[in-house]
Amino acid sequence: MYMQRDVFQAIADPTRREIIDLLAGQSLPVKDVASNFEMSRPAVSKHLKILDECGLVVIRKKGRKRLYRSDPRKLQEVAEWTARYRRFWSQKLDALEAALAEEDNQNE
Amino acid sequence: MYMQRDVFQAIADPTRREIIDLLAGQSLPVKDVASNFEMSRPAVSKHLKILDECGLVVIRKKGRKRLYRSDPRKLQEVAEWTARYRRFWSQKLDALEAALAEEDNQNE
DNA sequence: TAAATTAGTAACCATGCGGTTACGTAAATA
DNA sequence: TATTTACGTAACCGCATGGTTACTAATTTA
Repeated sequence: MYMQRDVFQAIADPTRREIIDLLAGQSLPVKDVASNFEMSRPAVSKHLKILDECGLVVIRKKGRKRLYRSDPRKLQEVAEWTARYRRFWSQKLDALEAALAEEDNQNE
Repeated sequence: MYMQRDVFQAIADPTRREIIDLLAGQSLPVKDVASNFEMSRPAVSKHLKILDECGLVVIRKKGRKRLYRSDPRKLQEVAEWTARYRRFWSQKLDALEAALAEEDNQNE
């Protein structure tokens, strides 16, 4: 894992999105996170490391345990990017098709 | 490119996000899309293919040109997922830190 | 009709990704 | 103190990813 990650890449993996969902509202040690998935604990550990590098989780040491919890604030970047296109699904009139029809009329 | 793609994966690549931005509000042939990036036309063609497979662009044939345009409606899925965490950045009181402090008080 | 333009795709390549097992270490427990 | 538990990480592996160049086909233009 050498690449510089951003939040968009972090949430591209469905397992990591599930982890974020799982750890929203509760702190869990790695072992308990891993028990929710059909993969080895080290695999989950790697996903948690990526989420940590992106600032999407917070960690608190508790004895030999590491308590992970979601910190979804960085998701704001994603939310803001998608929000720019909100009108495309929130408008009653289908904006895209209307625009395309307009282009066709202009024989673009 | 054999994998089944979802929207989250499609927007993980920064070039593809730029293409979506570029093609929002205007239709462009592949050549003109490619001229906006420092990579070959076939590379851009591949990105466009992925975006098409995810339904994030629409294509209209116009002679030997293919006019691409963004269809951002599928981004709603992403917007809805992030919206579940909106309170983490929209609240004045930092919800996460408050929750963590509460946990610590309980000596969890 | 011949040449140029536009675009898709095949073949290839280096690197990244997501998983595994094996191992080391720190902390808790018997 | 010896053992067990929790965790991180190194090493490895197969496949995906994202780029390239070379080629082909379709359409437009000279």
